[in-house]
Amino acid sequence: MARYTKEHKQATRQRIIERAGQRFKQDGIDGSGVSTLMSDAGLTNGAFYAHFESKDDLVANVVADQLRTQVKRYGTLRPGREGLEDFVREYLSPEHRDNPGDGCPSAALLDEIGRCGDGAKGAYTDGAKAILDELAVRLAPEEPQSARGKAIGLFTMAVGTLQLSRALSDPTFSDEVLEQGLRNALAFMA
Amino acid sequence: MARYTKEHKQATRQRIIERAGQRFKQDGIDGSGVSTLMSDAGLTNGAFYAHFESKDDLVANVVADQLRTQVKRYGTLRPGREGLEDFVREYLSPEHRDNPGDGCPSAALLDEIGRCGDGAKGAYTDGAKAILDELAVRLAPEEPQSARGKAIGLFTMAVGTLQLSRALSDPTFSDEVLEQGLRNALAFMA
DNA sequence: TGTACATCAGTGAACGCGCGTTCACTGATGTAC
DNA sequence: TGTACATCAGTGAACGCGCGTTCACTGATGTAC
Repeated sequence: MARYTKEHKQATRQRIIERAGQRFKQDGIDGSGVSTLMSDAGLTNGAFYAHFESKDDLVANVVADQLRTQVKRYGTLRPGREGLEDFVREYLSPEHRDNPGDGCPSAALLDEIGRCGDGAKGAYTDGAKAILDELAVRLAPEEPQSARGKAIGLFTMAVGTLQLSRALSDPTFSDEVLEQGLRNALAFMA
Repeated sequence: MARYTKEHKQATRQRIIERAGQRFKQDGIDGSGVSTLMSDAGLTNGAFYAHFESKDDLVANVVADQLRTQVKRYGTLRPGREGLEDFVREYLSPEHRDNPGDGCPSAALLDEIGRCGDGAKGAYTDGAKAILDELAVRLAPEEPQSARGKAIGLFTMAVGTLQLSRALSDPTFSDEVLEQGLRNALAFMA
């Protein structure tokens, strides 16, 4: 046995993945260099390839981790539709809009993921399935199958609304989009 | 008067802007280099700075041009709500999903625009206002003011649906999202 | 009509820089004896 | 108990490459005389 325990390297890897998630959501995937990502994790660039095969490999792992985190978040909410309403209110808030690094990976990265390779898209696909299942169960616990369409509508509207609010340079307009988007989402859920 | 007419340089500039729009929507803004953009327009890299101050300057012009084109498209539709329905069907189609270069700039670039500078975001803001106005008039010609919220909902849901369908590596799942998204959008309009 | 000159859109090589990736090395530790 | 050795996470300099940007130059044209 050498200096480090098995857990140590795993923990470092996980730290890289989590910090990279924040950085990607803030500056984009293309906009975040490996050296920056490593120094975010308190390391130097050279150590990167002891943890990942390539940047693409990291991206796939980050996407999987980010969506897993999103799904876990649902577990901490009030049960059923009320919890979902709480979540939507938080989601379509100025705080979320103004802090993409700590926010939803779909809102921050969805179109960039669409241009990624199979690794990242595969990871996103699995995560999206889990999220939509969770939404469907909460929208209609008795028949989640038929609520799937509604889950897709709620998800896409929420993601689109947050993205739009972030792209607007006029704060009043951005706030209006967020407020109207929230009204739309709550009405759509009902 | 020199070799070239005034129109010649303007036409070249416009060609650069339009080709760059396609390229950006396909490969992302960060993913498209100035040399590539210029050779797309049939020119060499050096000529770029005779037309634009910087890449940021080009980006702002491309965003403005792309949204202007989107607004013009509405003018070619059947009048009123029917035209809008035609548009939504075309928008949420596999053809649009599979050809981002010729498609909606919001679906391809919205989260990247959110990370751009004031120039691009300002151009996007103006364009988004015009699009939402157009949508609101078509949704409720008699009182577009109150239809603004619905316009925001329809727009964000359509953009989010197309983005989601592009990020999924599973074709069946992607088709399902598109079909359900279309049903959602048509129901939301009603 | 013919020639010298001014114009200017476009060329293509070069700038410094940061990218993703590689690699020889370090140094703290556990193990062997 | 003390010392030589093996392990391996992490270091930091270097690789070739493409980025955004600059600049001296070209060459086709219209103008002046």
